[in-house]
Amino acid sequence: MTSRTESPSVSVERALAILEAVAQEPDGLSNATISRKLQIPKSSASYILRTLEAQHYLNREEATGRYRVGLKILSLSRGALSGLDVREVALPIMRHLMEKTSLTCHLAILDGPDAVYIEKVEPPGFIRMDTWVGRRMRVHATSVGKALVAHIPQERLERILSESGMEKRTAKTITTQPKLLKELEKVRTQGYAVDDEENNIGARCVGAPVFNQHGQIEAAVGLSGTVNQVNPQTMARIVDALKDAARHVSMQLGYRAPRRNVSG
Amino acid sequence: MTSRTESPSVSVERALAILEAVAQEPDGLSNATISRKLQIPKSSASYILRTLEAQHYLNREEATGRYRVGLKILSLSRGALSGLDVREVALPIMRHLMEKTSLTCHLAILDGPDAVYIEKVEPPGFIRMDTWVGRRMRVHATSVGKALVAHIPQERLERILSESGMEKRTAKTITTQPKLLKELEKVRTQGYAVDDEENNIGARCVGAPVFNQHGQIEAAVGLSGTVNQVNPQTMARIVDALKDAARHVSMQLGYRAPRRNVSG
DNA sequence: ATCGCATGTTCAATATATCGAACACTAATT
DNA sequence: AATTAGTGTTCGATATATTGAACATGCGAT
Repeated sequence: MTSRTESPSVSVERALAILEAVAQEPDGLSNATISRKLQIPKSSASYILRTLEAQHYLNREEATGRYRVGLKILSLSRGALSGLDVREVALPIMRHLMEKTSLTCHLAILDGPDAVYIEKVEPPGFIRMDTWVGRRMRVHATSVGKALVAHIPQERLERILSESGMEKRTAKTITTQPKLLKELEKVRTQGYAVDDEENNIGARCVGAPVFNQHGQIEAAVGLSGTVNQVNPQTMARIVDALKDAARHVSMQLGYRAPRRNVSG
Repeated sequence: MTSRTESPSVSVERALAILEAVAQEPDGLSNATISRKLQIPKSSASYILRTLEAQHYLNREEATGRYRVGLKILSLSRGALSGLDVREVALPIMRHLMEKTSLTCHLAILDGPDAVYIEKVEPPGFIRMDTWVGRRMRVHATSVGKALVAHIPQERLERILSESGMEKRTAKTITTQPKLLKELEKVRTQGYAVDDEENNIGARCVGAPVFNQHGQIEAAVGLSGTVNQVNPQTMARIVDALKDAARHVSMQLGYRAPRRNVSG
């Protein structure tokens, strides 16, 4: 006598969970591991896995019997990004910003409780950020995350935090709500957010908000570099370029800058 | 009395088919359209769609009720590409090649009957190729496709062609097997393949094979541009740079060039 | 405004996927 | 070499998703 409408498609849920689990493991996963991890009877897992393989969403390694994500997943990625016009608008501006700063440039939007990268522009050279289009980041520990949630209603922020918590990523991570709220206040007045090794040791990032024609937050532009690249000397120039770029994107989206005490 | 093992998970198959269908439509798809297109009873589709939405693989537009692919799909993309070491090796070389030629550079591998882009490096500027990492291309109409299938056993090629046919993409598309075989012979002797508006009017591409340490075809590097960019005058320089780059990648994969009549 | 048409959701019977046990197989251990 | 532990697959009973019909809702046309 459990509630009837619990989940109308257990196998689909499981299939998706399997895809996620396998995608996280670079070396793939075996049937047994999957069924243990996800608490699926191995016989059931076996059937689902074969279906996923038949549809080419998973590939099975002959030798080890392990499953890996197939390339078919990628053909879906286009659909996920199409319709995000911020992305198209922002790309050339991000390129310019990358060239100006020689830093990795990201565009992120809020999706559920996470900040998700929807575009990435890398500088030439050997320093690589371990990020990719589609990567999800916690909002409390990243510059783009802060830039995004600094401009949403507090009630939505609280839902996000209660859902995903404030994991301590490094020693510098902000892990309490009062501190984060204070930080977000600063983000709003300054017009940009900083992540000073709060998500990854050795990485320092800055992020600025992008608004749409209705004045709502739409995305955030971010610059990421090592602590050497983004240091007290270079910071001012970097932040200026970043804010410029973010403003530029906002304007192209139809955003009209709010009245400031500029023209005295 | 149908064979029992026909398909052990119809709902999973359907869910995947739905994802694919929705991903192809930039404006999303409604329940009714989906059930018509995929011949799924609308009630069944309704349940599956709600499951996909609950797992954030699809988002439902409040206003229209249409479903679009969610960003969660993207988090899986990483897993699909990890483990492809060609990609890592090739990227810097592709960057260099792009700068040298100012053309869009692709890396593609054979996956089932298709050539799939697994890396893309774009030149600055306004000309954009409608391609993306994950995009699947027919082998008979693209330069990377030809470069790939020119170095597989003929029996495998025949399986590919019987599976996916030789669709006439433009007036110049090669649509018969004898002609393709002759073309592939040329690809092998020349060391590169050409797509002269065979896939898209106005686009001319060249592709060269990448071999691994066992001497097997592993990937193909491609350069794509407009017919103006890739013309008889520029062709020689472009092909030289391309072949150089492909050789370079092969060597980094441990490929030792086969004995040629070089040292007389 | 009223009518038709199309859409999405709910329900209960039925066709179907699911799961534990048993099996076959491999790899590592004694 | 024999034993053990682990893996993946098959099978049939059973619990479950599926489906057509019915219902409710929204939209455009007359």
